[in-house]
Amino acid sequence: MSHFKSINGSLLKHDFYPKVTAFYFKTWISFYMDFHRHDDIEIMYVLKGQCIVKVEKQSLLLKQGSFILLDANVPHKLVIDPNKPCRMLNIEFGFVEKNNLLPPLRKLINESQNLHEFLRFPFKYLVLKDTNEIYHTLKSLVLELDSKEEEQELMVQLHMTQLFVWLARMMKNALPQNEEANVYVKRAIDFLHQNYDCDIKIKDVGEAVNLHPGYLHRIFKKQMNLTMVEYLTSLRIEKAKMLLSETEIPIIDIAVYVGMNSRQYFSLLFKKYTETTPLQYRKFSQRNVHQIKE
DNA sequence: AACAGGGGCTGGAGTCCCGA
DNA sequence: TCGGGACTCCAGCCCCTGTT
Repeated sequence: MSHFKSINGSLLKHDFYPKVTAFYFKTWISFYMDFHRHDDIEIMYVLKGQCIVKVEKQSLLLKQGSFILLDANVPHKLVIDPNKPCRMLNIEFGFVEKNNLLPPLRKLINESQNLHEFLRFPFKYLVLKDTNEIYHTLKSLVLELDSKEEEQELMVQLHMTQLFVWLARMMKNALPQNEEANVYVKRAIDFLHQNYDCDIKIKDVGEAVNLHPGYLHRIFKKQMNLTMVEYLTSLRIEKAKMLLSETEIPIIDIAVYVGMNSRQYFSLLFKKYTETTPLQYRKFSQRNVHQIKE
């Protein structure tokens, strides 16, 4: 196995594939760690609590949902406040040169400008705040690494590829620390898109993004120029329009499909947003489809 | 249609933290 | 120490929704 001293070293010149060398969950309570370095690249992801990672002369505070990507051979140490335990997911990986199931990183960059820029970007460490994509990918990765399934190696390569794409996207969209509010708003939007069919309360969204609902409501409106309820309603109306034009589902059921339990209220809002009733919308859109087919 | 209760929205006050 | 930003909490008004 050949590890590289930096993530942006020779990856673009030869055929290399990521290989995970260590992965573990650990709750750090009270302990002492010296500065150290290793040949592997490391991701330290904070699941709960907080910690400080010292890199060179920098002290980097990592809170729940944030993580650090440390390049190989960068001296670092972990500092835990005795009163504030920290649960963390650690993954270490390097790169190997061998025939593999998937194209090498060098070829994948042809498909992604973000990935290309990420692998060329010179950094010793990156601190990023996750919007859940990284955690889901890391969790899938470690569960697969623990499995004994036949396709384990293929799945691990897929998850690692996915991880690199997410990291590349996040680095591109990396926000200054004082704009963390944007991350909360994005999480709230993700939550709305995943739960629009349920009876969502602002309180639920607040709990989902770990923020006081009143404050979340405020920053959401400030950034999006509309309230969470307005956003959710327009999302539901768009879904309803799609179901009306593309399916034969009864209108009363569509109201339930998009999370509105009241048919009357659904029709009222639909007319408010589209200036037509659900029935008229279905007739109009399906007539257009038939005309196109003829 | 009227009504009541629950939840959304908003302004303001207060706390905490950080940097100048 | 002070000011500003981030965040919480609360009160009051308004709208939505289910019931009668």
